Amino acid sequence: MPELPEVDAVKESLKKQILNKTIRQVDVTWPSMVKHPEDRKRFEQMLVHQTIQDIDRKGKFLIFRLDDYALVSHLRMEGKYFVYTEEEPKDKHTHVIFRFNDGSSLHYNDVRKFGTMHLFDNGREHEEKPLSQLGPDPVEEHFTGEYMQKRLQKTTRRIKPVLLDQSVVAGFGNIYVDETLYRAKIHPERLSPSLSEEEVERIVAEGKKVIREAMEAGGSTIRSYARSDGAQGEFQTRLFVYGKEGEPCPGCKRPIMKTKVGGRGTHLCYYCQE
DNA sequence: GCGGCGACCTGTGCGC
DNA sequence: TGCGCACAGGTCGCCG
Repeated sequence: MPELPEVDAVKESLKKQILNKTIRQVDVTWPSMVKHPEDRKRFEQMLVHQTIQDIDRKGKFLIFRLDDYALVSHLRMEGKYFVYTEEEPKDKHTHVIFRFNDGSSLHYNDVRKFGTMHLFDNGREHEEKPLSQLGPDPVEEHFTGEYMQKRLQKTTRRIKPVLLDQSVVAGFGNIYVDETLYRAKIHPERLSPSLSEEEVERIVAEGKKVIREAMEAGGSTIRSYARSDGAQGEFQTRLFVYGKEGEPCPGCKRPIMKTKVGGRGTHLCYYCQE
């Protein structure tokens, strides 16, 4: 999936395409992706006659702001949105279709069916799971060295799983955590309490930079991720370690290694990251 | 509270 | 060419 920068690119692209459109009909063909309300018929009915007023993002979640409701969408690993101006046959991996009054439509496509949708009354979305659980965005001012120090003091976990924990900071996924720790020269298995103030500052600063640069580049495009306008992110050309197993480390020229940390594939340079 | 694992799904790429 | 297997960007829930 799309991590924060990819979701942001999707948000911007969708805003250009579907803002102010009014929903005529919704078809859910994979009911278990709708988590709230539990009844998919009710979900479909609630959305009829609603106009897309705005589209927001919090962490990796997209929030479609409608007249009366907020639709919270998570793309998980491979979710994609496609906008069609005319009637378009349903792809075998399309699971939700939003048809608009003007004949255009928005298709949610997800090969692995991991994506989720929640529909809440306007204003309730931040009080309910999943949004209520999220920590600050890495690009928010609230994400500071001081904040991270506090969070890291409370735990004995290793730094990588902590950065992946969306209740600590919302938006890092496997790719950008590996990139951040490489740039900050920190080993992903370092225990949180062992990190010095200066090291935590470095992680926060590099993390913000990685995410900002990736947002400016429109995200990284790995295998299946696509923006709804078909454009592709450029950031993958600037990855230092993710997917670079065996290639020389840009710093010391020794090979980038791949290992597992907390069950997740992890790329690093054993010499440059301590 | 923590790590580890399976579950949720399908597709791809590899070795044989 | 075909088969079986490991693995994939995320998250949740269960277990010890």
